[in-house]
Amino acid sequence: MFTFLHAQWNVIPLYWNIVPLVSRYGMNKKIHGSPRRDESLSRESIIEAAIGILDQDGESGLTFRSLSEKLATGPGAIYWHIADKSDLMTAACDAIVAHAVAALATAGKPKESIRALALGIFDAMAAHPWAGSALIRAGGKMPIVRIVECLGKQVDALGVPQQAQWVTVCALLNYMLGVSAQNAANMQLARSGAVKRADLLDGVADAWLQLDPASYPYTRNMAGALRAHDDRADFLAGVDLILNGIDSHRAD
Amino acid sequence: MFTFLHAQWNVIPLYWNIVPLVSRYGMNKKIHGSPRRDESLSRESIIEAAIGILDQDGESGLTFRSLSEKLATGPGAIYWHIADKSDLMTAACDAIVAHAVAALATAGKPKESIRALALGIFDAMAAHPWAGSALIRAGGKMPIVRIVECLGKQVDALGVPQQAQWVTVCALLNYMLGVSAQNAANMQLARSGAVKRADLLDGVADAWLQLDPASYPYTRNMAGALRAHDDRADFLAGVDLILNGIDSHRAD
DNA sequence: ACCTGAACACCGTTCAAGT
DNA sequence: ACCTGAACACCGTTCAAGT
Repeated sequence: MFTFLHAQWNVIPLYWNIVPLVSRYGMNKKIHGSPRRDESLSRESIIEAAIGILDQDGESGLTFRSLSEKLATGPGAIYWHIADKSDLMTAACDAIVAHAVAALATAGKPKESIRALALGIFDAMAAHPWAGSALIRAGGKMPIVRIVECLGKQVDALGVPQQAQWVTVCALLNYMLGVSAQNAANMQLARSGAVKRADLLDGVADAWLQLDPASYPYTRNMAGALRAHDDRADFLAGVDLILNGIDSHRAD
Repeated sequence: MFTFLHAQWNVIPLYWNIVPLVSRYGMNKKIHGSPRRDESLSRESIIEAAIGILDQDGESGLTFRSLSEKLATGPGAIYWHIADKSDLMTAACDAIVAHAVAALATAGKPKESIRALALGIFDAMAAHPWAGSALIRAGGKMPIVRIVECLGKQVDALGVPQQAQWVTVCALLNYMLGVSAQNAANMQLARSGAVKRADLLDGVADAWLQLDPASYPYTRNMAGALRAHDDRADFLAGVDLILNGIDSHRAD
């Protein structure tokens, strides 16, 4: 019964598919006057457009209205291809992660491969900060799966025993997610405050220096390092710290 | 000039402070009939009420309208004490972090202290998932400072050389933030889907098992561990991995 | 099937007006 | 100073109606 009703959609109202495209613009309108798209919507084209908006205007710039405007359609049309905003963000994030993982060299020593993956993800999230916050909300969906698969392979090649692989992969993954999400949050803070990232960092360092010396000696002591640090180098140093930990754990 | 105008507020319209409180309810209303608060608003009472809503209804339950209703006032009144929603979330998060840090033992070996801090934060974020996502958006504000100070002290006591302390503290902090934020995201997913966390995990594990065996062998292999794992134990194992890495780094 | 766009049920934030 | 609540400028999402 349901199948029958469903099939009707494929059989009966096909007429609009035969009518020439030009008629969709109306007889009284200029053919190229209105900004209608002439290719039909697809999940891929929607995600591509979403990434364009996210890169240009940040996370707050992407709304179903701005997206539908860019696609020359109505907000409701998007829902035929995308479940909701969370689905949209995860799919956009996955495109970034898939691209980063695909660019990785296939050969190489396990440790070098893990370092390369970590840097690849770091650079991708630095170039698309919105993807960092999307990644941490992606649950166990595709973007996470791609990273887990790559980490799992290298951790196995590293000789980590089967029962310890899960914990090892999780440690690396969680560290990478933490850095990505925090960088994303900082980028968004800098964007909304209309200041450069360096100025934002200077502001935080200044605030740290004004803390009570008796209560926060160590934080005050690290304010200089905060101001001068290199995100990318520090990120890699953290990865190495975990990799060293894996070595010494195996040596037990 | 500005000072003079400003001072007027303290001098001239004091009359309403002398009028008995009861008159604020109006002569024709029952004194206890309307749900008005009889204590004036304060930043602390607002944050306390916000935490109550966040714990009960989650992050999506906290709006300036629901908060002002709980405080028996209007939405605009809150803005006299709180800058904006980001300020509110950071302040609520800081109350949770401050409480967790205060509960820590003051003595003990550095490694044990780091483990205790990490577990304290983990447990606090598990009890208040909204605080995990707030923490990662807190920039270098108070909740982060509290954790950095505690980590810095213990890393120093551990004998990590001055120039390596920043990187070491960052690695531990980023790992903790990553776990907290991801747990928070999972909790929110479970809440919005109206399913228990265990069912959510089962669903992800099932999805992993249905991946293409040729493309995702390692992820499929870890689906069992995902289903059976213990969040808290795995979190601590990750902390130990980093602590081991610090040891072997010092040994170089 | 796929698209349209108005409508619904919300948000965070502001601000003239009160006390 | 501090509070009130209507108003502003948005959101994500739904859905009857079109083709």
